[in-house]
Amino acid sequence: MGITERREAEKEAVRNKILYAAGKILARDGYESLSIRKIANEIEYSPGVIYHYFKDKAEIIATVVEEGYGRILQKLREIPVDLENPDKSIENSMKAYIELMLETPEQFKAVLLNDTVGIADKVNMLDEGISKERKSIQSLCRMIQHGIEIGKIREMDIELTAQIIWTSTHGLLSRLVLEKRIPKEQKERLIDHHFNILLKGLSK
Amino acid sequence: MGITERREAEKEAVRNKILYAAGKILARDGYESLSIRKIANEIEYSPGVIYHYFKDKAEIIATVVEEGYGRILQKLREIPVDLENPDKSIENSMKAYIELMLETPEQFKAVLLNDTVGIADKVNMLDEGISKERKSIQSLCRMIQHGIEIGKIREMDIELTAQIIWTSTHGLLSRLVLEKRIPKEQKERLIDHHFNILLKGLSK
DNA sequence: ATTTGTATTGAACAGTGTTTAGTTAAATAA
DNA sequence: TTATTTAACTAAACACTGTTCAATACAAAT
Repeated sequence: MGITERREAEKEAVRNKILYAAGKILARDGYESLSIRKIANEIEYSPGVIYHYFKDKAEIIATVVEEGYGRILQKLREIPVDLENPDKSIENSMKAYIELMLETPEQFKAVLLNDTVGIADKVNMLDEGISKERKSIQSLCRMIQHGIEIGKIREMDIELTAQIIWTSTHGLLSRLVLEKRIPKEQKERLIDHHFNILLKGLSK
Repeated sequence: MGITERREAEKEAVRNKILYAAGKILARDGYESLSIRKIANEIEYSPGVIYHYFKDKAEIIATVVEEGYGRILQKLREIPVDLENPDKSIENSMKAYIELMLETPEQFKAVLLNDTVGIADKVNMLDEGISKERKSIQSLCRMIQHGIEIGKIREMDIELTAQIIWTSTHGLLSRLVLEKRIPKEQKERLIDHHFNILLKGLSK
């Protein structure tokens, strides 16, 4: 069974080459100028071959973004949770999320632009029964829960609250990513004020 | 001078036909499938003629969205302001904004998707010295200011606060527009909880 | 050595935004 | 009135795009 194994590894290798090239182009040239022919050129294959590995362009983007986004959410989960100050933990997590997303803005744009069909379907849907984003939301939920228990956060629907933290922070992030030429100082002021209002909104 | 006047009116008419067709296609077929040739076909002209009236496709989209967005912001400004309850006024305004945007989701997508270069440049930049969005932000600013004066809103940077209200609500809106198949009931719960947290965050 | 199966190619199809040479018609000047 | 200028418009072309598909090359199995 060594032969089919190797062949499968070769196939996997080409698949990864495609994904790597796509990610490279995405970061280098931007979302708008990512094309099948550019990927084919980059990996030195003919354009047609890509369709033996992926259904269509959307699937490639979805996979690339899923992986990159997955890594971000993974890092997010590695941030230590301060049980004494769940409010500060929420702020730290979401600030880290913002910073990680700002490191790969083209990826964030791809998340935003892709109709949420290809991507959010992949990101939100089950991965080992539960998606990575859901895991992050759940992590947020635990912080909120704990905050309520120790009386630092007022009683409210936990899941709903986590979603509002998520969406409102995404709104801020959109502005930071899409709107060019905001001075760095102003960006920081926006981020700080966002959490100022948000945490006050959660507090008792 | 009746001749040049008429010719200018004719030119304006064709220009408006292009914009009308673009808006129609945008609403009917969606942002992704809006093309120059489709516009040309709709108005029964050759594709090339469009470039006598607009620099490029982005300018058409920017103009269409600018007008539609302008109408929304206009309606927003017509909403009466309750001086007794500036917090309720903020909520009402932003809720109306959400509802108006959900009426023309493809337009909102175009705002989101267009890199903010073509559009936010147009929307944010001066229109009679000050942009429509800035006017809406200013209207928000006045509510916040009044809220602070009568002691219903805690003291904080007014402009910054208005921007956070705007961005966080935009984040919620993105989710409502892009994410399909959210039950109407869940949408309302999200909206209510968003303003629940936001207004608490503003309060003293 | 021949068959089988699959990875790969390159051309083709239908579409995109944009440019441009050439036509047409109308407004102005002689 | 005739000639000239100006502007609108067309059709074709260019350089792309995603996607499909018949033909091919090539490694593995018989």
